[in-house]
Amino acid sequence: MKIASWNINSVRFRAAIVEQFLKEAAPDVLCLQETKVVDDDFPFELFRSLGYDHIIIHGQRMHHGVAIVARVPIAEDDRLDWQANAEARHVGIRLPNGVRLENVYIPAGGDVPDREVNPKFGQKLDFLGRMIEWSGKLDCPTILTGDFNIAPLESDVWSHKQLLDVVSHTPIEVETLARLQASNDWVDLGRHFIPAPQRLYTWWSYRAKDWAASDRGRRLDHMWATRDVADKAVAHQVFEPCRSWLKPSDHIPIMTEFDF
Amino acid sequence: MKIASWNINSVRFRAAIVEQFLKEAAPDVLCLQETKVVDDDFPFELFRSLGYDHIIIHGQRMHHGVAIVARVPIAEDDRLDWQANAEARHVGIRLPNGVRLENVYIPAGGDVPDREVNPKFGQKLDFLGRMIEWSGKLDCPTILTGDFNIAPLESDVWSHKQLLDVVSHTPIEVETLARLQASNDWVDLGRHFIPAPQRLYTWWSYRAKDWAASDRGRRLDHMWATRDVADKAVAHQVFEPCRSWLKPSDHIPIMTEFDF
DNA sequence: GCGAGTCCAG
DNA sequence: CTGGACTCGC
Repeated sequence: MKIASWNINSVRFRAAIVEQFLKEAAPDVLCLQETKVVDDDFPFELFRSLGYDHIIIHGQRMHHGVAIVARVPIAEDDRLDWQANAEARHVGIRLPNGVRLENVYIPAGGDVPDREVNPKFGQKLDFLGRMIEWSGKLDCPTILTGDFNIAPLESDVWSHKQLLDVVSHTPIEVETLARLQASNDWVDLGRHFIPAPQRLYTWWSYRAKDWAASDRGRRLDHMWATRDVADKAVAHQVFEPCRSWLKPSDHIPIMTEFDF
Repeated sequence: MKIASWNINSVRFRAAIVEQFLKEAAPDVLCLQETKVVDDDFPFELFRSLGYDHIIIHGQRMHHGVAIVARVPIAEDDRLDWQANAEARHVGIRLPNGVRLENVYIPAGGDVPDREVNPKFGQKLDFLGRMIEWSGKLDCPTILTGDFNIAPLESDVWSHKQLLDVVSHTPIEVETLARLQASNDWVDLGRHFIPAPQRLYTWWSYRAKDWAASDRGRRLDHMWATRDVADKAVAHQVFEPCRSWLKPSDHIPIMTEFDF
């Protein structure tokens, strides 16, 4: 079974590249973040016409929004609102074999890495805190994936030094993410298959004139698994060419293949 | 010589259909209204690449804006601001044979046809008043064309009765336009070639589900000429198919062929 | 409805 | 730089 994750930055605006990705990579399950669409307007037909008949969505009006589409039966498990602020940042399902799949869109955290002057940064750290509590109590085989908006390792960013004070790579975020990882002994599948210090990015800003030439990337998207599930992982890849497709998302998809 | 006029509703957004029209109709001169672009951002290359090397523009930041593009040499004559409000609603040139060509975009006039409650309606009537003064003093062969935003005749609208109180077909506008026409004995070339009561429209609202099926059109675009020039007119046509092209303007082009 | 502006978030 | 919401004018 192949499980993918992609911050799509508006699922309606990305019909063409989603279709191309599903045809080329053929994941069994795709977790989407930043769908930016209310449930009523979700492009169900797009996915059904490609064989992804099982669709679990958690959308909202303008920002955020997550979804899971699958060509295998999936059962909705929960849609958590850890901060009780009605932001659609999580949806969880159960795969046919009983493994849980948790799709999450962690807040970006604004510009200034200071919770005093920038409440969004505080919200991000608080969100991680709530996730840590939740994660510590999980007690079954689980995959946790999505846009975490944190690039923890030096080789997860184009310049460790220049990004130390940039939200997504600050020490406090990296520490907090480490606590989340430790809370359930999560295996970072990206780095399991492509170990540091190899370059591994999943996001490049729209603002760069030529994203590939400057290559100022960051690894913001992740797929983690509990040890029992990680033992079944046989391959992991990131789809860098998607960043060059017409009307691209600023994120690329990631995908892990499991032997189940 | 073939002279056309078209309210293009954003010249930048219409590159494809402008190109198609210029190739199919091959006017020598095209007057544009509602270019919606400042002079610096005008798409010069689009027109030059199609052989329209002579470009006279009078643009502004957001609304309005007029332009004349030609494949024959044209000399800028004037850019009038009758109401001294810096709205770009006129540009005049001189054709190679000395005939003047005046391209005008008369204000739409807002929703309510009452100068007390709707200042825009007053502005429209005032604009016409200034044009009447100007027109009366013209003393050489002239073509006056553009989006007049008035459909004067019963057969210029889909329903005379239903539009009597709708801005563009109210008696006060029709009278005022008649005074403009009388001010220099202008010949209405559209009706010269396609006499009333034949149906003749140049505009259909975007709001109709199926513009062609409901056919609630109005003749808002006109080409007038002084009698000496009108005597040289050999054909006039409106290009209704353009309203069905991809990403259409709500107006269609009109074109008169002259024997000079 | 449709374009262009503005603002916000990324 | 990008997408979506909003406001405005036609």
